[in-house]
Amino acid sequence: MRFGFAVKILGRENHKSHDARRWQNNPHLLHSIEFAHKTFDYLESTGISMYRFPSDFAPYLTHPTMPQFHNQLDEAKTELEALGKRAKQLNLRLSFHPSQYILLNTPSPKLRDSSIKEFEMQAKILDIMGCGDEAVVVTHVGGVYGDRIGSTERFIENHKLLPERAAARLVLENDDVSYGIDDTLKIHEGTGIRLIFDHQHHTCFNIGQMSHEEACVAALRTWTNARPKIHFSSPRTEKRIVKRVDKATGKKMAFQHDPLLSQHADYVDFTTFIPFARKVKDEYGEFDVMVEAKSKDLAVLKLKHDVKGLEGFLVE
DNA sequence: CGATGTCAAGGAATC
DNA sequence: GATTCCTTGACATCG
Repeated sequence: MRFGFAVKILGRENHKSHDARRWQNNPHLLHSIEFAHKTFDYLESTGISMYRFPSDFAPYLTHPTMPQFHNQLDEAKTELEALGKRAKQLNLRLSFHPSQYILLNTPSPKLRDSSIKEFEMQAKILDIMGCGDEAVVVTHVGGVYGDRIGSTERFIENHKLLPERAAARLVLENDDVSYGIDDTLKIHEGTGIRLIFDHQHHTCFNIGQMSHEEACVAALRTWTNARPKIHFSSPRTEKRIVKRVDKATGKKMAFQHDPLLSQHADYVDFTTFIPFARKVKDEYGEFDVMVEAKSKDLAVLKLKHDVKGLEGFLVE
C-alpha cells in the first residue's frame, strides 16, 4: 500500500510545485520540472511514494489564445524523459487531476473539445515520462445540466472522442454532490474507464444502498492492468471562521461556518481508515491511497506512522 | 514591506 | 439574463 498527496509540500518552506508566474513573464514547463526534481528529493527523503502533479504543471499548455505555450512538451522532451527516469528509480506513482473547468460531459462542443485536449496533454506528459498504467489522469463526471441521465450518457458518448492514449490514462472519480458510485459504475460499463473510489465523497453523496466497503471494492475491480487507487480524507468537524467582504458595508466580516461533510480535515481519522481499509483489503487485495487532507504531505506522514506495523498493512 | 487585488477557464442556485 | 458563491494559493501591484 502506497500513500500519496496532491501538489503542495507543507513540510518544506519556500517550496514551489510549479512555475506559477503569469503569462506576461513567460513561465515554462522547464522551470516546473526543476521544481519537480526538488519535490522528488523530498519524496525520497520522507519515503512518500505517490504524488499528484499540479494541473498547471505545464503553464498555459492548452490555452486557446496563447499558442506560444503550446510546444512546451517538445521543448522539454529530454527533461521530461529524465524526470520520468528518476520517478522510476524512486518507484513513484504519479498522477494528474485537471481543474474544475475541464468537463468531458459538457453540452458545449467547444468546452468538450478543449477538455479533451487537456486530458490528452496531461496523459502525454505521463507518456513522455515513460510512466506505467498506474499513472492516471483523474476526472469527475461533470455537470448535471438539468438532466442527470442525459449528462451521464453524454459522458459515455464523449469518451469515445478521446484519443487512444488519453482514454488509456483517464480514470473517473465519484463526486460529493452530483454523481455517486452508482453513476460511475454505470459509466464504467459503457466505457471501460477505471474508477477511483473517493471515501469522503461517498459519505456526502450516496443515493444507492452500497456501504463504503462495497462501493470501494466495486470500484477497485474496474482496474485490470494496474494496482487500483482510492482517495481518502476525513470531514472537518470543528467550526470554522472565515472572513468575507460584506456587500452592504464593503468591510471584511467574520462569518462562522458550520462543519461541512465535504470539507477536508487537516489530518486523516485513522480510526475510520484502518477498519475500512482492512475490510477492503481482505475482500479485494492491495490498493494505493491518495490522501486529500489539508495538511497534505504531513497528513500522509502521520497516517503512515499510524498504520505502521499493524497487521494487514504493508506500507510501501 | 505589508496589504490588497487578481488569476483562463464552469456550474448551480437564486432572483 | 444577471449576480453570487464555490475556494486556494501565490503572483503582482500598490501604498
